Amino acid sequence: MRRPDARPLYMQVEAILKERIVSGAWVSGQALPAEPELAADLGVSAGTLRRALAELERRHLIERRQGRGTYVAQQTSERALGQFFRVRNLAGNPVEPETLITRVVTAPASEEDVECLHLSPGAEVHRIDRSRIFEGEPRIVERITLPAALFPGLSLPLAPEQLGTEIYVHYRYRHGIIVVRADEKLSATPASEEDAAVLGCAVGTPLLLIERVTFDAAGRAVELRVSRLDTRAHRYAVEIV
Amino acid sequence: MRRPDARPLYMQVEAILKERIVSGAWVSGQALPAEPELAADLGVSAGTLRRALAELERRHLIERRQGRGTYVAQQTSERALGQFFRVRNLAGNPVEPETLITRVVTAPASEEDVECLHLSPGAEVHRIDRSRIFEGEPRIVERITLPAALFPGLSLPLAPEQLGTEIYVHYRYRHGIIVVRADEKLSATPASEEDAAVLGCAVGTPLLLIERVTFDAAGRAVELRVSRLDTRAHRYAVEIV
DNA sequence: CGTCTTGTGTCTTATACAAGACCATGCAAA
DNA sequence: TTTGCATGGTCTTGTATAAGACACAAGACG
Repeated sequence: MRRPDARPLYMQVEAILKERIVSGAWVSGQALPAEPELAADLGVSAGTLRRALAELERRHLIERRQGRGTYVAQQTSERALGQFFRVRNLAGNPVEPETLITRVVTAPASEEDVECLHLSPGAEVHRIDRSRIFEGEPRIVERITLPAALFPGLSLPLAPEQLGTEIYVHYRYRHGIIVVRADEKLSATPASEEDAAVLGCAVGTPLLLIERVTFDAAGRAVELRVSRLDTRAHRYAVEIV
Repeated sequence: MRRPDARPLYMQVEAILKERIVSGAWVSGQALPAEPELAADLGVSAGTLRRALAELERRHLIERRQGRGTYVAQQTSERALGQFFRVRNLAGNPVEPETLITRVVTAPASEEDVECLHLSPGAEVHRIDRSRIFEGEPRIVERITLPAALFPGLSLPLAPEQLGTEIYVHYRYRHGIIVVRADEKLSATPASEEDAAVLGCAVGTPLLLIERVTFDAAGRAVELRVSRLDTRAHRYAVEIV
């Protein structure tokens, strides 16, 4: 096997398969060809292909089921919540948030937006202000900032049947953006008057401030999200390994 | 190959190797036998052994270096900081903390200790109060709680040459405890008078409260740590994948 | 100071069988 | 006839083996 590319073969295979998913050549939910067939197509052994598939599965780009086949992963609310939503109640159990969108505007990017999302100065962004509600109580206020270039004609889940749908599902199916990773920076901040009004707490109550930058499968920064979490009845959970 | 054990062979091999490390049969820094030799010893193929080794490396129990060999991982301050210390400055760079121990006592476990560390009521614990200092400024106050049964005759890094040594290094080399995982719960809390005195902030300043339970390679809860981080100049960083 | 040799982990291939899922067939019961 | 279900065939991924080429590190040797 010729290897003008310096990377190991299994990494090249992984990149090829990832490209097929990112480009939309293989759509969400679609079954991949069976391993022997795909390996023959790519001109590699089954073992090499399997190593590439294992890595793609680890990154949640595909799902494999013994006896059935390998499928391009689907983005669902359950998965988005399980993977990216780290809020737990005091018993340590996951909570199911409702969402209330309060404002959507399109505006020029701020300096912070330009830096975090690697935009060119003067680019436009969409801003979504919303609150998240656990068991009837508003517990998070947040602002989501999206590069307008990546989300043309931004459509949001506003219809009743979509209210329970996580926004990352919309990124995927409306805009073709596959969210795979996020960096978060956490700090503590006092509640502003607006925070206090929404969250029903005193002004100055310590809130957990979460600054998230989200990346898609192609490695682009696609979302900046600043959240304020009322931690009177909830915690942000992290597992360190 | 007989398999009365239901688990796949590579998992059984992984468990055997882990046991050899946890029990001390293979000590920290020691080179493992070469792969073909070890595979023959265990009566498995090289491929099966390599799969087990890959998992142990992922959990930081061994280190592999092409051309040199495979070694039982050593616990160093650098590794403990890199793996478990998530504080960054505002530029996003890691900080190098100094440590000031203010108080060490042995006392009966509280209810919270019993629950978090899975102790029997009435068990004793060591408590270590300390502060952590970044670039000359105290930024964290924390209390570490350890089951006395696991840390008999607790020895702490008090000598001058040990001041830069992370406490997990001592757990490993003084008490044979290999820290591999931690669960953290984060919230925001106002600074108490004592917090404010140490951190040089106003009473009521929002602090990031970190409640950590640490686990060793055998799966035991071995440490409860409650930290308060002053986030005026630092952040707690998380990567979500 | 290069070069060779030896020992190590890494990559790739090939083959075989195990285990899970699905489906068509066909028999038995209603 | 229709329904229900057991059975076996066949497709899938998962596990385990073996063998060889390759890349890297360290020490020996000229």
